[in-house]
Amino acid sequence: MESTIVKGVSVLELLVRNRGPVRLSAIAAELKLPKSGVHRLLATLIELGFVRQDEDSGRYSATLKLWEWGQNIIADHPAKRAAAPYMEELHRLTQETINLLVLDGDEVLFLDKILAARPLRFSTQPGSRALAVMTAPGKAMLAHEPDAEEIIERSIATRERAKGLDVKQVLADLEEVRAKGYTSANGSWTVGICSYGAPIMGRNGRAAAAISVTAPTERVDETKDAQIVEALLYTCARIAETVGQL
Amino acid sequence: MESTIVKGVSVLELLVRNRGPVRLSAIAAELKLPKSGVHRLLATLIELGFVRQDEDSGRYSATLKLWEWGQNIIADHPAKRAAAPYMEELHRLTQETINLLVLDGDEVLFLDKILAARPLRFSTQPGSRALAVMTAPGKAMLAHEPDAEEIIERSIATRERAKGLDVKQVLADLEEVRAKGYTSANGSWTVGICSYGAPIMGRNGRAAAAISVTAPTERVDETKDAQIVEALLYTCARIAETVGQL
DNA sequence: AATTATGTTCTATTATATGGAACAATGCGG
DNA sequence: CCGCATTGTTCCATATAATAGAACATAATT
Repeated sequence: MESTIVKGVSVLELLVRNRGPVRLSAIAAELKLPKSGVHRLLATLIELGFVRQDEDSGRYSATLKLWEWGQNIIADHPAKRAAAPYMEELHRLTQETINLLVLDGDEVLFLDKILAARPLRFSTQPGSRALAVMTAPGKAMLAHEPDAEEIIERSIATRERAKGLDVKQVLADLEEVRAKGYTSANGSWTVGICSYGAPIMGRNGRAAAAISVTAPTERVDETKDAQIVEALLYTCARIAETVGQL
Repeated sequence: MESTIVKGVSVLELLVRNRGPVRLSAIAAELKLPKSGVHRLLATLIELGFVRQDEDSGRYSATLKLWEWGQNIIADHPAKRAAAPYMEELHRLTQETINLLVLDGDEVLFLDKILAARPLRFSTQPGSRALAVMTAPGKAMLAHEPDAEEIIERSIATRERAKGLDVKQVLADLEEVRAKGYTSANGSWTVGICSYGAPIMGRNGRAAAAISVTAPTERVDETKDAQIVEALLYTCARIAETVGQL
């Protein structure tokens, strides 16, 4: 294991997590590394362009270079490329907030979103994560994972936010996904918010990604509910065709 | 200089630049490093979560972790945070494509965009770069840089794309920015595209960022031209107030 | 079946990262 | 105004950790 790289990455991670510039001593203290070592690591990170040192205060912060690299990675992402145009269409049909997510272990990662004209109060940012079992789109993807049950049990056992969940209920939701192609949650994730999730199926029989539609509960009556479900399922099917062709 | 970190980063960079998975031998060949070393580097990058190895083909590719970190960095960016709501307003007023950019050396970096309903054919992606002297918003920022002339001359001398430019003409554009607060270009960057750029001034008398409005030439008559200029200048002034308060 | 290219593991050698201490520069408090 | 403390930076001998070559194994190609 290359320990130098691990240390360099941990310094960078600290700078990324912290909002605003950080002092060298603070970094050394937090990482329990000698000041001289941290200084050397920062010097190479500066030379590589990932870190900048404020001239006046001497404090260090991350540059936008990492963000640039990240944009390259996401631009190539097959699910995102395939989904973008159809997400627009789904947004026009429903006039609500649309999210694109992928499954990563027991979490969902938000890749992209289109905000409703009147946006939700707490909108999740692209790049953020949530527990898969707590979200409709997360369950939509888990429904096609072989080791879903294991993931559910581990989440409930180890994650504070999932403490109150019932394994049987979650498994029933997965069954709903397999039967009807989607699942919905009303207020269980955030109060007053109703959310729908459906998987974008890949060639291997597992979900390549998922789409969610979220709307304020009071804006959703029976007609709108049926409308959203139809549009969502149609959209996911279309995207799945496109993904398959890549 | 920590050579191990440099090598690790260069491996990661190769994976980020390359679209799709890469073979270990290809990496070793391109970077002129021994296979065993590259293998070790990749092993630690995998352990850190930045790289994944395809089970079937054995090839390596970058994960989304770098993108997640980048999202954290950009989310904190003061200019982007301050500009976002006003960019929406500017988009509503003009109905055209809006871009947010910052200056980095002799280049502009695209931070954010709002696409027009009928988008331009070649729209620049957030995270991409262009030569500052070739763009209206780039010149808008250079107009308030102390070493602008030096940057202009170097760009024209060393960059292929800037070969045909005339130093005097560019300096005149900068003067226009300082006098009128904006500059515009009709077809010089991309044929058939008309673009306007204005700086968002920071407290130190230099530009913290710039906003551009781009539209198809045939959609812009004299009335629309005046409309865009007024809305753009108003927007940049409002954003500058907000940035100053951070 | 033979051949080429692949990814992976091992090991001795050396170069390279290490961390303490000494230094300088800035800020803080009496 | 002058210590006192904390900051960032430089230096250097030591030992650790990265190095590169070779040997190996596995898969693809002829």
